[in-house]
Amino acid sequence: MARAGLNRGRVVAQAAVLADDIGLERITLASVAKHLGVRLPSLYNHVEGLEGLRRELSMLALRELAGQLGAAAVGKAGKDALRATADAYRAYALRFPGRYAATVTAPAPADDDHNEAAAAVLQVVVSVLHGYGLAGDPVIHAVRELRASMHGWADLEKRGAFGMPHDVDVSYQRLIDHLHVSLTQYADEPAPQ
Amino acid sequence: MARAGLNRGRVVAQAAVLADDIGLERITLASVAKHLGVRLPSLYNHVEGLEGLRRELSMLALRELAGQLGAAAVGKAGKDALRATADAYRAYALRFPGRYAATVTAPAPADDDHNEAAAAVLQVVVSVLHGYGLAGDPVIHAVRELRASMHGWADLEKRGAFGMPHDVDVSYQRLIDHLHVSLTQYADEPAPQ
DNA sequence: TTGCAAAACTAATAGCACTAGTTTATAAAC
DNA sequence: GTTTATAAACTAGTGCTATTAGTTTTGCAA
Repeated sequence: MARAGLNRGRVVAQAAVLADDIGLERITLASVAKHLGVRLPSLYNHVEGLEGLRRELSMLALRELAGQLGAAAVGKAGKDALRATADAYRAYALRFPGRYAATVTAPAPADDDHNEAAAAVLQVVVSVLHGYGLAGDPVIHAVRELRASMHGWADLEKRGAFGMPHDVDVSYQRLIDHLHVSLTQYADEPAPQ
Repeated sequence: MARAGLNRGRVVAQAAVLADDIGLERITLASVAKHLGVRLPSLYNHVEGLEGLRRELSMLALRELAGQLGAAAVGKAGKDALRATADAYRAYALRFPGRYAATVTAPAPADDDHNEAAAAVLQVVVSVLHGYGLAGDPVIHAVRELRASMHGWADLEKRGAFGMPHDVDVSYQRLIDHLHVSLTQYADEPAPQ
């Protein structure tokens, strides 16, 4: 048989397309192989089984997401930066639902590459918070609040959990406005007992 | 063979225990049957395959969650009600991670029973918002903001996405405090253009 | 006591992940 | 140009899963 010219990147890229199409949890090695015109066991030359493919896909998506967020935030500060990154985050989740789902799986503690990819996303958010004058402990709390709000929104909207679709943009804008208010208050307010 | 005395409730209850134990996406009809001391095909007398079991599990969890939230909110109003329901929501997700995951799958539009179970949860949240004097359109936006924040937090914490565990309670308290501020502002503020 | 419906079963099919072992193509070394 | 080593593909086979079809058994009601 002629070689298919496969490599890890092509396998993961095909898996990403498929994940966005049919859902992250439904990708199988069999379907990826079929789309690549190759037999299933051939994939084991490039990824470490289904679990390895999922890990690779998670890293791909985290890097893509970090790139999108960084590009959106560059040259902006304060509320502008917040809105730009939040919009980019939501847009990525909606346009690439399978990849986005892959970004949420927590890396294994000892998996340096995976953790590095996750940290790249975090770094953009931290930069936005620095624009609010936040540093030290409040950054930790603020990051968690931001992540929770943005992820919760993205996950629910992606799943079609918001009944009427027409006002969703307005709702999201309000959420971001409220996050902006919260962030401006973080520096001043004392920690709750 | 003596009859196992199975019924839909026992099958779904076993699936719930298993989902909390090994994760919602990892439950199989085979493992449920094994724990019930029965052969796999016997389950088809009580649930409509794996998909049917997942649906039943989602309804069970939604009803449980609605009960927990309702019990937490009863007799309270305003910030007290918000904090009580938010704490109950978080506690349910952490104590029953598999069931909680099942609550998030959106019901099929034509699935009346499933939609009714989901509406019961929504109803508690709406009641809390009434305590803030919210009605009409702002309720829609506020519900979405609340759900996104609470679900995002629960989902991330459940996945172990928050690095250092010791300050998580404080972070959550701040998130709720900020939601309280947002909700009190909802009635006054005009919709963003 | 008899008969029926529900609840369990066995058997069989098809799809999946994964492993072992084999062939083949490519590219480097001679 | 030939040889050789390596990597990339393959076939074959195992064990798990969901699902369906058809069969036996049980318990209750007539």
